[in-house]
Amino acid sequence: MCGRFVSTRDPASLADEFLAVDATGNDAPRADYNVAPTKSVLAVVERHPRDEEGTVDTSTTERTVRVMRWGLVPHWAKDLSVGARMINARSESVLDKPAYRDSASKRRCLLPADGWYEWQPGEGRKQPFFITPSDGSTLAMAGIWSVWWDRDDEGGSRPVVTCAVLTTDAIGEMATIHHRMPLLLSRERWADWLDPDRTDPADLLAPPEDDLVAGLELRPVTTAVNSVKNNHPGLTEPVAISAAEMPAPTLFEVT
DNA sequence: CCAGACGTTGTT
DNA sequence: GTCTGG
DNA sequence: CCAGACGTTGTT
DNA sequence: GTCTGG
Repeated sequence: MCGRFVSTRDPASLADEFLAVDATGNDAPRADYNVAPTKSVLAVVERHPRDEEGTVDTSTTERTVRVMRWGLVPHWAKDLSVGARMINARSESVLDKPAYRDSASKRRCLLPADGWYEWQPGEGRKQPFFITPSDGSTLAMAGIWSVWWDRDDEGGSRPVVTCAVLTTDAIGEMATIHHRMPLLLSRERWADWLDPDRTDPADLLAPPEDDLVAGLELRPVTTAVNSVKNNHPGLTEPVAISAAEMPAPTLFEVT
């Protein structure tokens, strides 16, 4: 699954890499080695542009890097707090769930990441791992987003854009520490995933390619990452663990 | 009809 | 908002 | 995901 | 045990 990740690329670099325009303004989050639910994250979206009257130009699209709050809050929610529980969406059911399906068909995004954290359950204490591409490239996690209107007492309202990370069955080496993982999208799949005209994205939800997963490095890290108060590059550095704590291939084989 | 949920993960 | 359960 | 709280009244 | 907050 994905309940914690790392994002250190700045918006301009991401805009460059994802062929997008940096639309983060002044509220872009800083490099973050411990991104947790409810925090601000950077996302890539693609939409048909609208003019000042709100008329949509369907002949073209604009791809932008934006700031979102992690934890999807559907437009009908009474308050922001529901987002804390809507941090992941199962790719197998996202098109059917009332809280997610509109977003899945009309509001998909990419959530760039340096890598993500996974806690391997076991005897005693859980061992955290950091999973990151061996070649240092940027991961793109499949995401969905929504707008929630934060109303004040004077009748005004302010939009809050929120998002969730899609999950899928763990495959390859990932299955040795956990049975779920983020839906990672190879570069070849970015354009289709973001295409606002693909409103029936069933075939966009295919699992990650084996070679994409094979290119990931899985590294045990300090339990300091457990606390969101800790946030520094050391959280992603390898630590020595005992043989008993090494990822065991049989641990999470599918039943 | 109204009330209440709307989600995932892991663990037993 | 929309669906499910009672 | 993990960590940390989990409560109200009244008084300053 | 269960919920909220980050």
